[in-house]
Amino acid sequence: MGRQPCCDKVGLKRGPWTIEEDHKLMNFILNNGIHCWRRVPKLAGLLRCGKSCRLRWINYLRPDLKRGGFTEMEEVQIIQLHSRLGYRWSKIASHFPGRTDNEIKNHWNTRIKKKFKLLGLDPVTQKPPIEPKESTDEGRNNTDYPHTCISGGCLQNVEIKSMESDGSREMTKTEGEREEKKVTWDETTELLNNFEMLCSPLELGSWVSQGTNTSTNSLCSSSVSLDDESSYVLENSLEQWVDSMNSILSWDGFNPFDQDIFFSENGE
DNA sequence: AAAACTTGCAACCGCCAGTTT
DNA sequence: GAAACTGGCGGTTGCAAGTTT
Repeated sequence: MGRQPCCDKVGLKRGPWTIEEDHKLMNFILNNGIHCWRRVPKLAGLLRCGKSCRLRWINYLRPDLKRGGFTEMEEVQIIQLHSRLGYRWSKIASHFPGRTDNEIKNHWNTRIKKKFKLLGLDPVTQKPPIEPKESTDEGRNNTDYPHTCISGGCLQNVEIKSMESDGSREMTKTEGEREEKKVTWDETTELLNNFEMLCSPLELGSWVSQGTNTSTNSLCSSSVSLDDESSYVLENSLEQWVDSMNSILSWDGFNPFDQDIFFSENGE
């Protein structure tokens, strides 16, 4: 009945991947492609579970990964998409060729969220956190953040439960409910305008430093379409990958990828 | 120079929807 | 139709590297 389990976790290796493991996994996938993750570790000679192999491939080894930090434009797009899609990182990542959902999620949690916090904004609602009436100390209400009183009611109709509520799973469920309440394009653009206005005077590094002509105009032009750079990355991803991997994975005894092998056998 | 603290990211965990038997 | 499995997703964690004290 049913199928065999993905893996019994007995005797499987965990933790950071070694160069040798990367080597094995890449060689296997390059030569055989991906048909069934459950069988990959066994066939590739790895003491990992299929899930782990899949994750390693998707987040680190796959050819079309775009390495390096996020550009300002990408960051603005992430915020914009997050306001529309919520915490559906894979959906957000699908708008960024070469970026993984994990990468975007990490970037959100470590950078963007922090920036919102610095501005005294709730990362989820992008509005000042609503505090109980009793807590008059600091006087944190909307009037203290004139720029964030988004006129026209941006996010006004969006009932979003506070991120601070403990129980991440509960939060996940509210995401599903939230997704029906979409923020309109104009609202999002307005939100970004306000956000930039807040960022500029605070001199938060180079973030959103391109001025108002950056986000508003370019973002309105199309719905998060690929910019020239992204298209270029997509087209040349394989070549770039080969180059980048050559430099990254330069361990002894490992022959850098033969491009012919990859392009011919992987069918990409 | 060393300890304490912070940050960033890779990897794991558990859940879920869809698929297979 | 039910049970079991797979692949994928999002949240969380552990740890190395960097920074501050």
